[in-house]
Amino acid sequence: MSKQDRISWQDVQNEVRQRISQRDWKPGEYIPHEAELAQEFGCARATVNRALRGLAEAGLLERRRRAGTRVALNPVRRAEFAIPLIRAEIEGKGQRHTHRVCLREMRLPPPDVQARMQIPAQVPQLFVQTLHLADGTPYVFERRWINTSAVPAVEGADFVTYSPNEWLMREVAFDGGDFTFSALTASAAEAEMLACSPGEGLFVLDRTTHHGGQVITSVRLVFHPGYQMHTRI
Amino acid sequence: MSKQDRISWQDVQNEVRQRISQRDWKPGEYIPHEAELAQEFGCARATVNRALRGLAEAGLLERRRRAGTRVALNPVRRAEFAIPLIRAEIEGKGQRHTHRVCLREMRLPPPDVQARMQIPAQVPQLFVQTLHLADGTPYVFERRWINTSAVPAVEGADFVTYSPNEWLMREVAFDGGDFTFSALTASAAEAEMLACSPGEGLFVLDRTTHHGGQVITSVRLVFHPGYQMHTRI
DNA sequence: GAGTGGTCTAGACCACGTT
DNA sequence: ACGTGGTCTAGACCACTCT
Repeated sequence: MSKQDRISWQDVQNEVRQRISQRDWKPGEYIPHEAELAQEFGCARATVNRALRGLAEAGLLERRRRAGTRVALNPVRRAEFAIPLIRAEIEGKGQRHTHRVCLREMRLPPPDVQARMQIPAQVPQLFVQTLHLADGTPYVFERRWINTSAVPAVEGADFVTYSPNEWLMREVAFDGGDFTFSALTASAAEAEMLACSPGEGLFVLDRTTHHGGQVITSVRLVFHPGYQMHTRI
Repeated sequence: MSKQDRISWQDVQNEVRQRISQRDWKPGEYIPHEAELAQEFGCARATVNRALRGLAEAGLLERRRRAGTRVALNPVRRAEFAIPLIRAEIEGKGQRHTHRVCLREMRLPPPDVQARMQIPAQVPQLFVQTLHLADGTPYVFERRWINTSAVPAVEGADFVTYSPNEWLMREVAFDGGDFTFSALTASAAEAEMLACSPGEGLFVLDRTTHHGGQVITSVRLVFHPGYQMHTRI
């Protein structure tokens, strides 16, 4: 922001952010046009555009052609969170990651999984249960269905050196996914796997992964008690 | 993408996306320079830059000066989710939102809240408990601390027409927040508020909101059983 | 030191939707 | 109809880092 330097789009963005934050520009109000701001800041319109576009993506501004740009009424701010790779998440905490495949068999998926995976009924799929441990302590329990017609090579995988998650990441591409976060009450089986008491509230992530319109895999991750997912704006 | 049209940055982005998705460019591999791609696609380098920048932000590419651009090894893809305004979330489902303030008093925050709010000990803060209902059914139970020195005007608020959340959104600006998602086991009190059984697993969101380095409010939202948070890539 | 991405500019045209 | 944001171009310089 020093006098002799050029104005960067971040300078503009910060200034605008501050004006919104200090309510110089109030929620619902229109702010000056790009051209006007460009003149005020002494930079090109493209620079202003770059700055405002970012704020609009963050949900702070609403922009419409012809109408102009205004401060969002309710900052429906979007937060981002990183999709965790279990191994990376555990090692990122300085702990050692191990995993144990508890079950691996072809099995007929229950109706809800069939629906999620958009596969014909009566066709067995690969079902794998895996427990991930951090320094030997149960971390997350994973029940996974793999679409064997989409990933035929999976029949030869033993998931010993690579957990199912890692194996799939290495072997197959994907281009989309659905994520559902929720909570459940630990069943006896889950409590045993995660070494906690039955009835405890556990954090759950259901994820379905796609590639080219086909479902690759659908997995439920049940985390140990006390697990937290964090993010910030 | 037609012949006579100009190439848009989205055209470039889609093409690149596809090459990654089809593993023409494999994870870890370097892709051609911007200038090279610009030539291939017959567009300006800025257009290629715009396209690749987006993919890098999405976590699909890793870019470094001098080194170049390569396909991310583990697509540490980031997902976005919208921070829900309770009222909007409920009304978005076609249900009617009401709320009930169960408690409103000055109180000394427990140590963990004091720490989160970065406030001196021995200073009471405003504590509000609110139940939100969807079509009359308990939806989420909210226990909120409000920093009265940061928001002195709150002393005059009765939270009848506007819930604490909405009141704060209207009255005070904020510029940051921390979010923690987790699960808990319903206590007797929580079970009664949410009309569920004690011991049920419940989805929890803890949120602390800042403005100008000061903490405005810290709230715990405990959702009804079965609540899900959804997102997709 | 050199090569790559990051950014700025000035100008132009286009797409869209409001008035 | 027309004003606003959206985008593209061609060129330039800078910042960073080092397959």
